[in-house]
Amino acid sequence: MPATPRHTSRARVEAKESSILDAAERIFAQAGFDGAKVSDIARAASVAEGTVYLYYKNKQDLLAGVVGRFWTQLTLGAEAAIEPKGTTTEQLEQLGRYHLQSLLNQFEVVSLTYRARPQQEQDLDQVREYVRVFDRIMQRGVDRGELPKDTPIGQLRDVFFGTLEFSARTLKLRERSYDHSVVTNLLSIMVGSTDAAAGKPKGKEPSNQDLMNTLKSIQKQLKTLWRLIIDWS
Amino acid sequence: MPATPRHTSRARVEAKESSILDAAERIFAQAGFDGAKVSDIARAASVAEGTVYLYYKNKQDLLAGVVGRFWTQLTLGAEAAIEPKGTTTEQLEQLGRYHLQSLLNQFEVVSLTYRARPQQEQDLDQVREYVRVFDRIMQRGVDRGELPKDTPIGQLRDVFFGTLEFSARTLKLRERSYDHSVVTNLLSIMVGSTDAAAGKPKGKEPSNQDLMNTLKSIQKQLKTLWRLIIDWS
DNA sequence: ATTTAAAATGAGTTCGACTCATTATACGGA
DNA sequence: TCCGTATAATGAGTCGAACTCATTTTAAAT
Repeated sequence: MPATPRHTSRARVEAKESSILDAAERIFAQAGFDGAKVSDIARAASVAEGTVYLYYKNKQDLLAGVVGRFWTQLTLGAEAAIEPKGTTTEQLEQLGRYHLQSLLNQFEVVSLTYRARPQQEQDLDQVREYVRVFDRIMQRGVDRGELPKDTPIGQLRDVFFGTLEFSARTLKLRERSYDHSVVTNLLSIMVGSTDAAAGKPKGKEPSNQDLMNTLKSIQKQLKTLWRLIIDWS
Repeated sequence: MPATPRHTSRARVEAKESSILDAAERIFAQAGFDGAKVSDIARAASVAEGTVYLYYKNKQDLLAGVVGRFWTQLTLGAEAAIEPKGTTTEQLEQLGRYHLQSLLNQFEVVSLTYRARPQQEQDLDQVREYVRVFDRIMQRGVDRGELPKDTPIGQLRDVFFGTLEFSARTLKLRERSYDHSVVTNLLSIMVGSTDAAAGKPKGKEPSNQDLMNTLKSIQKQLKTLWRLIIDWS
């Protein structure tokens, strides 16, 4: 059986491929896609420039490798971060937390994602795979009866990831760090849970206006609930 | 008064600058940032390649010009699309409609926005200007008492633009066209019922705190109702 | 009509992505 | 252990597009 030599050889090849990816990720994150020179990446990986092109068709393809691996790892991390026995809300909160934190901690690599889908091309497979973690949580919630059967998972997915992505950008712009209330508020909006978003006005007597607003908020919840149950297309 | 010649000269210069921007927008939208050659843009604008560099420091700067002008025009369009006398919810719906439609109709140019903020740099001024349209609507809503005084405008802004941006991407990916329900559902999640003009003046026998307690109890009932419905399925 | 300043030109330079002829390495058989 | 062959690696050289700048053209002022 010639498996052993082939195996070691293959392992060696994969080690090299991985070390190129490591170097590329470092340089890309540091200098951005345009600022990174392939020759720099090659030097950082201790290979010749031409060698890079044995593993990746071109610079774009190399970027796709880096970004793809990143999202694959993110998917694994997300799945690990989720308590399998938790309620849907708990799981969503865990995913939201993990997602926002990852976006912030690895902002440079995440930003590279945009460069990896050149011109309105399809999303990266790995990104779609990642997004399915959300879908699975929601589907489980529906199956377990924690969510309405006709929950518009697709639309909520856009709200979930869209909001978190935009929030991450905003936080980064304002140079603020992770803020758990972003996730909490988002979930309270999405799922309609009442206790999460409630402010804590202590000592102040609520005005009639405050009451009116609370009333409207309840109307909102009712309408949302109604829609969710009855007639959401 | 030497204004006239100077004025015509200036007008001529601006016309040329604008025609370069027109050409650049066309070529960029068609071929993407990397695919677009400055020489092509110059030819399309009927100037020499060097002339482009008299008006814009480099290709990046030219892109910033294109994208900046786009968002400025979008701001004007948004303001025109909003009925000044409408309720907050109506105005939000108008903005949401306009925003989503613009994202979809001019997807290519919008995508270029990402390329115009090279490396975690600050957002474009024009984009921030655009976003303020939302802030103004919300602030007016608070001032008119249609929204709670402590409305987290910043967070809702992230929800609003984040969701619409993500939805636009999703729609484009699935090759679907504008879908008004996206906006409607988003608003029902964000603000709630469309008939926001509920009654205002009432007699006030019980203390506000009493009312508040009653309202919160209603919220709890809602939650129970929610569970009830869940158990049904 | 002449001078002078401003605007425009495009051939030439630069630099980095990518190629490919050459060299080094790994592996199987004698 | 040595040789032959296939596979992997190399880096000098090619190619092309962004950008420059010496020169020319155009416009304004006198």
